[in-house]
Amino acid sequence: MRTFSTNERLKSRKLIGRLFREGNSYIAYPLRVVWLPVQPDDPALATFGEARAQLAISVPRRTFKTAVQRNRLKRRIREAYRLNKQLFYEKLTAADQHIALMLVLVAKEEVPYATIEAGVQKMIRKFP
RNA sequence: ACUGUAAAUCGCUCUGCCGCCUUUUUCCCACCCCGCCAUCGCGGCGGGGUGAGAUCGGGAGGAAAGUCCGGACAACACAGAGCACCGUACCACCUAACGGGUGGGUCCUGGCACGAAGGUGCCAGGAACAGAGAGUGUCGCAGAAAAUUACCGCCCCGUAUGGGGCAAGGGUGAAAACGUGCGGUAAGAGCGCACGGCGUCCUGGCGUAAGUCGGGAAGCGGAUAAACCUUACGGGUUGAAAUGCCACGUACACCUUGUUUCCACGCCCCGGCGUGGUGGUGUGUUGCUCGCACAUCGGCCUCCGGGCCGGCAAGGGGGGUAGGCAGCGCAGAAUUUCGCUGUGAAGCGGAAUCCAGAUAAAUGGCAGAGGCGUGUAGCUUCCUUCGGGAAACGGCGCGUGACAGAAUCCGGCUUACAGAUUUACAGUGCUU
RNA sequence: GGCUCCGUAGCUUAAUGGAUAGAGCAUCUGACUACGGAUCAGAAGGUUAGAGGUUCGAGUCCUCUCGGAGUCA
Repeated sequence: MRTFSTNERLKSRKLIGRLFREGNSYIAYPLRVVWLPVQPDDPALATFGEARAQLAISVPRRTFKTAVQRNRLKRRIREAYRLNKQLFYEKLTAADQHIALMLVLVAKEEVPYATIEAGVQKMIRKFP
């Protein structure tokens, strides 16, 4: 299922706030990964549906001035996640875990798609 | 032909695979509600709603940007008046409206032509272009003086250094009291005259008007209004995070201000109550003043000044939530196109079309082909001062651009922009 | 998506439209000291965020651009 539909997007303002306060993080260049396990009794879990993880993508405005640049990079990250998430889902299903996930771009200049895809694959390998 | 400037138009196309957003296209499945039929029961038909899926369509810009103006739309406010504040500023027209646009006028700058010259005409570009003759202020340094001025100077009288007249020449400055010439005079000066310049007033022609071409009168004492200001016109405030509804959730806990004076009349248990008026306090009315509207209540104590408690009005501060629906793309100041009217902005009429709606925010990723641009082998032709240069064809490589991403919607303005095309103007070269 | 405001030396700031933009701290050089600090003397450092306009003259007035900050249900 190489999809990326509404219930796979992290949209709850509240959950994002908790993610940055309480979440764990690690670096998989050119990405910084912030993640937080969602407990089974959490009401936000209802929005997940069949999804194992909800993802949000962030590209800092400070380094990328124009909206065109930021949109392009966010699209590349989303595409790379969509094409590579299957292995990630297998890992999560094995552990019976739901998580909230944020990918933040830390590169200082525009990176091509191949680099981002490598970063996403690395992120999935390094995930505990 | 090339280069530059200005204006206008465009600002990559196609195919395959995998994805994203969207719906009153159609279909299918599940659940819920209503009606009818059938009934022991299972059920069948029709309509509506919700959710998931399939399918057919649609899916960023000329600036989507900056948020500089103007509207639509919405909420709140509003008996009204004055002042303040803000904005606009040659005239007419266009427009829903505008600080936008179109046309015209005036002035300035540059070029060309004509003329002895003052100047006139044509072309191109520019102008926040009302008023400095309503008032106030300011004008550093220099200079005698920066707005009713006299340093050097010129002239007359006296002759010693004084008294008086003048503003031509010199000098300072961004700016020095209409310009040139002649007369005039002691010397001079619009003091007079000729020609010219400048506005003001009266007046005639043309023009809707700004204005322009004449005639006459009295004149000529700087600049600055993107200094205060004057005049005319316009402006209620806030903006989709507005606003309405649903769901979840919390704290009427705390602090501050106000809660009243006098007069008249009536009642009675004779110091209280009621009614009316007046002022005070608080709040609202964009700011201020007037005016208007609302609140100004009850209890207890008292040394009769007032104090305390509750309620009410308003403000401060704090706590909770931060999910959904509507607003929101809607047949309209709509888009495309044709015709007519108008110098033009634009208007009127006909035909066709319905054309993005996301919300941590869709319109993408990979591969291939074409076109375009660019680099470099090669080859052909032409020119040659034999160093080389130009053009066409073409294998291979690279890039596909620049500025830039809708967020309620329109009309403008401004700013950014690789490249392509067209038109106009200017320059250079070649040919005739 | 709006609204409001700010920009002067490395930092904090001053300047009524008037000459070459003035201070303090920091920096550098010299003096003092055995050395350092403190102190004294001197120097350097400004496209007044950028561009255009008004004016004789602009940090100041006006317009546009750039950068930054605050605020809202």
